[in-house]
Amino acid sequence: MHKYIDQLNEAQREPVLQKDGPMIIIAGAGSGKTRVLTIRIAYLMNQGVDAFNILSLTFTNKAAREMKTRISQIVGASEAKNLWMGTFHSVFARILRSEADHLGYPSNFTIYDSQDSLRCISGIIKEMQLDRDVYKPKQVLSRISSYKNSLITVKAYFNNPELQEADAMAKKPRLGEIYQNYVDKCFKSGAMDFDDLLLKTNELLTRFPEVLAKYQNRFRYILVDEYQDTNHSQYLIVRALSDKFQNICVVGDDAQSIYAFRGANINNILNFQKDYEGVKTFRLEQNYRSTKNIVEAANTIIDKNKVKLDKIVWTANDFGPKIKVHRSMTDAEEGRFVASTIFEQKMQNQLSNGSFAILYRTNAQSRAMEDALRKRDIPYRIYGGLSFYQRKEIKDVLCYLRLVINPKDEEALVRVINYPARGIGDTTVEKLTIAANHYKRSIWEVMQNIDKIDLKLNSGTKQKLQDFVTMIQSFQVIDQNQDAFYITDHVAKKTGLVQELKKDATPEGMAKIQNIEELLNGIKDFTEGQKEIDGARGALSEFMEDVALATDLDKDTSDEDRVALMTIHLAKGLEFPHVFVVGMEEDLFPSAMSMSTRSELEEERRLFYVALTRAEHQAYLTYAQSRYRWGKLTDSEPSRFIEEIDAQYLEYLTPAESNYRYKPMIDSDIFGDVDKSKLRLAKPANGTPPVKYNNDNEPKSDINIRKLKPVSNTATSSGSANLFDNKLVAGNIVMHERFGKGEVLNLEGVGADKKAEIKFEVGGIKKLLLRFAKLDIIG
DNA sequence: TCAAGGGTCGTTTTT
DNA sequence: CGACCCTTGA
Repeated sequence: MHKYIDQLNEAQREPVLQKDGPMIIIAGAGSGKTRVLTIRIAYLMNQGVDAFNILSLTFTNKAAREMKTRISQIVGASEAKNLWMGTFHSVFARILRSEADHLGYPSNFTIYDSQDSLRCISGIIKEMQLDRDVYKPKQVLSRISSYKNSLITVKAYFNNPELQEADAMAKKPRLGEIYQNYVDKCFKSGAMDFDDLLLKTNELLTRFPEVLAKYQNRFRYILVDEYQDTNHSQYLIVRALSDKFQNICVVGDDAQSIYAFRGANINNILNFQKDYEGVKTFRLEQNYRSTKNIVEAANTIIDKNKVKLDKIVWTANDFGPKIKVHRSMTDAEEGRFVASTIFEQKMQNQLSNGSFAILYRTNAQSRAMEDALRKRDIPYRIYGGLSFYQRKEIKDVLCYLRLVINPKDEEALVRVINYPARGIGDTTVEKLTIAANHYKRSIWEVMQNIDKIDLKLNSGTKQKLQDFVTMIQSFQVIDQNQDAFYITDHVAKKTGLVQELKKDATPEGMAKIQNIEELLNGIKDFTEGQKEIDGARGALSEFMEDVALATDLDKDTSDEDRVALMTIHLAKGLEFPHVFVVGMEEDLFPSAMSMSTRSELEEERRLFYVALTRAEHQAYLTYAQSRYRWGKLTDSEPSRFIEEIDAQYLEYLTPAESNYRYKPMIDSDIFGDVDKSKLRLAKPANGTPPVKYNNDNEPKSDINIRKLKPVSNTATSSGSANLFDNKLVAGNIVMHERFGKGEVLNLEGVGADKKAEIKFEVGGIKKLLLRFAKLDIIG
């Protein structure tokens, strides 16, 4: 054990050795926080804490698995296997299954993915005969989702006139009813959506004190990674569980908070010190991942944000090459540049495909990259987007399997009841739905009693329904005795799914069959793996539990050497020697949807920070002057983020003068031969955001603005001179905690924005925000 | 009941 | 451009 602890630097060692009590680790990008977490858990166990009493919440299943593997290597697999490790969603889904009866749910409840939720809501809107243009399913869903994440249940909603009024103002007075119907329908279907997994956990812990006590006693030590990305619901769960022992260790980096759009609350990390008594704060500031150029460039970016914790990331690594900036005419050309650069680099430096990543803001951008890589025969893999499990042909199989486990699952049922076509059309399904609503039962239950209810169905249709029921029931019988692979294979054949696909001889059709084969292979692997664990027989239900919460990132692809393509969001936590951040254009990155408030823009900037800090050695920023959007060629200009980086860190591969942001005032030829350059106007000054249309009249939350108040750092600045007044003048000699002695050259800005330019004896000239810098005036 | 064709609208980002 | 919905005609 000591061998591992000795490998850590001092800043890393301290939090590892801090066994008890509440603590927060503020960990800069690439500072080795996973290592710290891993060794801390191993150390806890080494100190006699039972693995069974440790709960570790990570952001992805993959991260959990990797950590568990590493811990196994230190303490041994048999010790490590009892650790509770996983995402919030997967850990609490597991707990909810075993406690489901408290909430009136079956333990085999289905987990709806967002697609299921959306279809369900669409269905409800249709049933209620509401105007789809007013009640846009997507908007409605996101509204409901944010209610759930704030723990606003249907009941709470109807007790809150303000919310109802807000929705009424937004011309959606019946939103509450939709919410009600949605929740009812999920319950009848024995289904929970993603948000429910957290909401119901809260319900469980609040309504049943004995359950809370049980898990409080079990989870004596709780660790939460990526704490900056927790939402209110998750926050409350952590608080409740840690309340008894207060052995709570959260790790995070406010600079990498990029999930506000789905309810993450950056205040959870900013306010952690207030939530517990005697919080110990640790900082990991040394970056081991990237070159100086990258680390320092990233620092200049994040400096532009107002909301942040006191932290200076630095590195002892080499300077490395500068960040390369490239402009191209179109998105296709951008793709060609990226592909050929990868090609050349690979040749020149004998690099693997896996040392390259292409990161983008939106999934739609992957296409141009794919085309270019394919032309160059460079193997790649796209992460995210439509995940494997969401592809139509896969989802169809999975929906049959879902029905085997939980036939009340209505989304699965309506999806496959007539696919492949078996003569049960919309009209019939509609009749069934009406009956189901009427009897407050699921469609499945209506179908089982089809003879007792008069649905005005002709006998042929009735028979077809009966056949369908019999088929699913026969699957259920098989499922009793066989493993997941057997039943899936059987289902794929007996339902006619494979046959249906074989009709389609196009390449796409062939690919679909291959995908189903891949699914079967995956299931085969799974069942074999499960059978090695005692007590598991590789049953379908075991497999399905994993599938609902599995993401693309979770797939093990270590044996493949491919260039990685993914969104920046997905790249968080990963690292690559060479990183291309493509589509560095205004309205794309930062996104046009995120420029209306300061906090939105700051989140985009943090996203850029995340993108850049993925790179170990070389980063490229590329942009195109025009690109296809919605099938139309659209002009674009370079992202403001490029020029936010201090120029000393950049190398322009394309002539710099072409980077001027001039835009034709009128983009047409109506001026004939007139020299257009005379008609060009400079872009308005930076910082004038375009008007954002808010056509649904939803109150654009002011809350965002309030979040922006700078957080003071009284806890860490004690002993430093108070530099908010004007004590500091140019010429002062100061002492900095890390950079040592230096001379103040210049001061700029006022109040909280006041900065000093300081020439340090070691490390050169730096600009520091006085609000954060820990300085003592010594002369 | 079903397939083909036209029209609409959208894109952030994900567990 | 492409996903998705609705209409239409068989």
